[in-house]
Amino acid sequence: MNVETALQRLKEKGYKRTKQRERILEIFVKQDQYIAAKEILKEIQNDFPGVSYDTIYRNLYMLTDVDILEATELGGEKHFRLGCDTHGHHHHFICTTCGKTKSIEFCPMDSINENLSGYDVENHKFEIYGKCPQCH
Amino acid sequence: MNVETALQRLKEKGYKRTKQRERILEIFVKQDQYIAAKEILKEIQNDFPGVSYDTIYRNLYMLTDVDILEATELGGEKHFRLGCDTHGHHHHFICTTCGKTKSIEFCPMDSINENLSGYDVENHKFEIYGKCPQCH
DNA sequence: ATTTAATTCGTAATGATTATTATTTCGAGA
DNA sequence: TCTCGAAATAATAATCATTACGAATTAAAT
Repeated sequence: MNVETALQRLKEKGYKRTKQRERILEIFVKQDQYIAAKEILKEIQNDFPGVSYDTIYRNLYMLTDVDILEATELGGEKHFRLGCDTHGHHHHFICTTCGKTKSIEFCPMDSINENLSGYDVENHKFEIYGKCPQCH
Repeated sequence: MNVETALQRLKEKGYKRTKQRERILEIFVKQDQYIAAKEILKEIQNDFPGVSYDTIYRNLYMLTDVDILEATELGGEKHFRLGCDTHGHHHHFICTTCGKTKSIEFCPMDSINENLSGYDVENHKFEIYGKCPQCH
């Protein structure tokens, strides 16, 4: 996923192209890892000193809505990263030091053999936490 | 796990027996589901109008530390429930409406076959979210 | 009963997120 | 190109969960 493709998808959905959105997308394309909202804010303030959290959150949620980003919760903060529609559904190893991730292709829902009749499964979370080779 | 057993374990670890702690434990023993901090506060204020969040959180974290409770994050809020040391390690289906859980004996770490050499695995989370039969 | 450290209370601070309103900007159509 | 309305943003302020802190209280050991 590159910036232009993402902006194209936004356009199809009726969203406008703004400098701030471009910049947000650039950040995610450049860094392939989970990033907290405040990191995004800090980064963008280099170019747009006045950006507010409102802009950040509104865009992060919107981008998650249209499946350009995906979100998870790390240490009480929402983190976002580029959705990987290239790999399809998968999970992550998440480094608890630097936040970098490694894709886990294995999905427990494929192997699980548990009786869940009567239960309406909407979602699931499988994440492995630890230290990546660099932080180890 | 009943209240007395829990208080016994606390005593062994050097923690004092207080009315507030008893009351917190009672709540968890009575309701076998994930509960948010503010629910605990509300419940306890019936008996102790003056309890502060400080007391709630300090105790919830302490009880999680000594493995009497276990924690998860639901909708941006930390939720707690009695730990289930009877069954050993397992996971949960969590109802996103009422917080009730169903044990999942299957653990993905037993089936996973992914190359994680160089990575130091410390922990993992596997949870299934949805509606339980009652809330469905 | 005395002592002491643990615990609680009352309240204030923090930090992430959400909401509000006025202003600006994008981009479709004249 | 110009104009206009909708969408997006800036600049706050408000909210909500969580954490912090000093003073007062209390459990329990001696």
